[in-house]
Amino acid sequence: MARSDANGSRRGAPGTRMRDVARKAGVSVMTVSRALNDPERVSEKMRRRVQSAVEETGYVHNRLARSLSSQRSDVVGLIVPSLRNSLFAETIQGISDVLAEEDFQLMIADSGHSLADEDELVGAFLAQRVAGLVLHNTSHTRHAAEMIRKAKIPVVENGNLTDKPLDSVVSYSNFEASRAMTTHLARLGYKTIGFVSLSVEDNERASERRRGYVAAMEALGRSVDPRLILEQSSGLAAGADAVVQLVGSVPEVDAVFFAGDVLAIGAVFECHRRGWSVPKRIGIASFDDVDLLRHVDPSVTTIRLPRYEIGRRSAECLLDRISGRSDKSISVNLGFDIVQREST
Amino acid sequence: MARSDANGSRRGAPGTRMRDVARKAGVSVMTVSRALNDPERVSEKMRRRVQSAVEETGYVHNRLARSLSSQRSDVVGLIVPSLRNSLFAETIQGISDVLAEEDFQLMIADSGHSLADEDELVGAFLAQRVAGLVLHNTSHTRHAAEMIRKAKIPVVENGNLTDKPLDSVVSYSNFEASRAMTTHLARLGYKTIGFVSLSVEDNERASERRRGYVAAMEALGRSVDPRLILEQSSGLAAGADAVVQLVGSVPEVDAVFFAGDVLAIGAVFECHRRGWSVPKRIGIASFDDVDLLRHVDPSVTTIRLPRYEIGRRSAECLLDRISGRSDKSISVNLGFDIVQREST
DNA sequence: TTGTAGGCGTTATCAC
DNA sequence: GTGATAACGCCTACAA
Repeated sequence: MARSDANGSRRGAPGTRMRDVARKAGVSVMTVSRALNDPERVSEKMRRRVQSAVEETGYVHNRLARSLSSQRSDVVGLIVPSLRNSLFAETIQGISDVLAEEDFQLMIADSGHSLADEDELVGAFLAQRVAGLVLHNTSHTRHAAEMIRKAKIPVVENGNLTDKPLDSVVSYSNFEASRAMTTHLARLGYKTIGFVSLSVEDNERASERRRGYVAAMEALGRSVDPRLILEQSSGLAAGADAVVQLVGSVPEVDAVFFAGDVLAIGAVFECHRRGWSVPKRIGIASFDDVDLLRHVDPSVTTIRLPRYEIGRRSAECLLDRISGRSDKSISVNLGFDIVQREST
Repeated sequence: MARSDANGSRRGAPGTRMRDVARKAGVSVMTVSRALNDPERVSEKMRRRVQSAVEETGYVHNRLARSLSSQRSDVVGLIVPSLRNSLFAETIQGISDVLAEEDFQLMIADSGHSLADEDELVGAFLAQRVAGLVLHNTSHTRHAAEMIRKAKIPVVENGNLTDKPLDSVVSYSNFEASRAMTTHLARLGYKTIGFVSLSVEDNERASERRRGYVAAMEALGRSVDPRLILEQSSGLAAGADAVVQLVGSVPEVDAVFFAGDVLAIGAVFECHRRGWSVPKRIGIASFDDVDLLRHVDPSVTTIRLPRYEIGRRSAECLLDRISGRSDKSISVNLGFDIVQREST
């Protein structure tokens, strides 16, 4: 079926357009557009007339056409390493909450911890003409960085307080947090401290945490035994493996700092199964304050990160740039806390 | 600065357009468009010429303009009750994985368990001209349902195998799963079984689970003591509260079925703290197989749901409809498993 | 296989 | 305060 008006239109889908609303209200399309986007600039009478025409026709504003014409977009893109990992969930919620307040939409994709995939996703988001980007990872391909630079859209990185940001950063220092925890463990009297993280390849968060551990050990005048440093995949089972492996290869190990995921919880469970007393035989510390760490027995010493706040501030920062309320890139350090519990 | 070609254009933003690529390659815009969208329909020579022109200019395809012009969209919208809840994470990952394979984008928003907010989000997504919708909730406002119907886009609901879907459903039956677990507990010899869920208001999942429990109890010829049925908020602490409250009000209670969130884990921890042996003093069962339930002591009996698969199938179903590979709404029951462990 | 013409639905701009 | 007109960047349809 063709349109009712006299143009030999081509495709099927009808769909009410502004034109239809305008006709029904007996005004021009521009008046409808204004009544919708900037009600203040239209007379009381018009506003009401347009409003009821909109309701009668069931008109739904076409943001695609709007974006194309106005050359601005109300969509923000977010790329996380994984959607499964609930650690990101808090941050995503923070971002989503702020965007919702300003009527922006959120497009999400996961890079599967792959730089190449992130590169591709950046391209896809730019093709969607997102108004800005939030990236969790702080390592990127040269090409991705270049695309973003050319696109001239604001970007916030939030996985690590990197010192060479693409644009703005809202995060905490993985290096400092890790160093602080290692020092904390030493102060508690632990002599031989193991360190377990996720793979450090292409992952600035993990590598910074390891650097922090090493820096603390060196500052304490302790040798850094390579057998004490492990890289593991994520998950409870991996944490269990790690603690067993460490105790096997370095029997005098008396504490392990798990700087990733829920590894520490897996380790606590495994120690319990094997009858290794925590913290007497071995102290266990974690990174990131998942609710659970407070509830297991023994409760686990960890680092509390302002995940939700990082999301909020990232989004706020982005919207400030998008809306022109600010025009300089910033670096926000939201810090962390050491939470001492029963496991150390 | 105005454009280089002779039209008194208005806005600032430069940005390479197809026209620029076409000029550089010495071909028409349509050839560029075809080379990009359907490389097969263009000669080898052209393809390469266009390809290098694209690279030289750093051109990024404008999907907004593409969608507007072609009247199709490659964005799918997803609305979940909450982004924080890691239960949805698996499903989101499944959806994302499938969409990525077909070069679709995912727009996500959370309704905060509010029907009114969901209604608003549906409108916002329709305004973005999403090609399809995935809704976790199976209750909607009349208005939202009406908007979706008018938009004529495919929808998949996946939080419950509802019998009155808007369009397609890919899920499991909360009613059957809950009934099965309750029956399972009775078969194990438990006499007085308590039931705890999240608020059932506007939440078909929770209310169906409660219906399943009641149906099982009645089928077993047992009276349903209202003091045995609780509604709780989510979180570990809420589970702890619930078990204490149940034992307080009905001392003979010998099992509790927690049909929501991580409530059961909170209860297990609380029992441990109070010295109530699980499963001897009280049996505890959960809904949804979070990794953790297998690792706590005692490990917790639960229902395993195909969360990831639900995501995948939801997205596949949607894409089939969007691409025209299928044109009828379907109902897919992905089932569940009872996982018997130490806590019962 | 390639090109030309016109429109997708909206907003910026300028005239009234 | 309101309206006419010309883009926004691309694709469908049809012609060559």
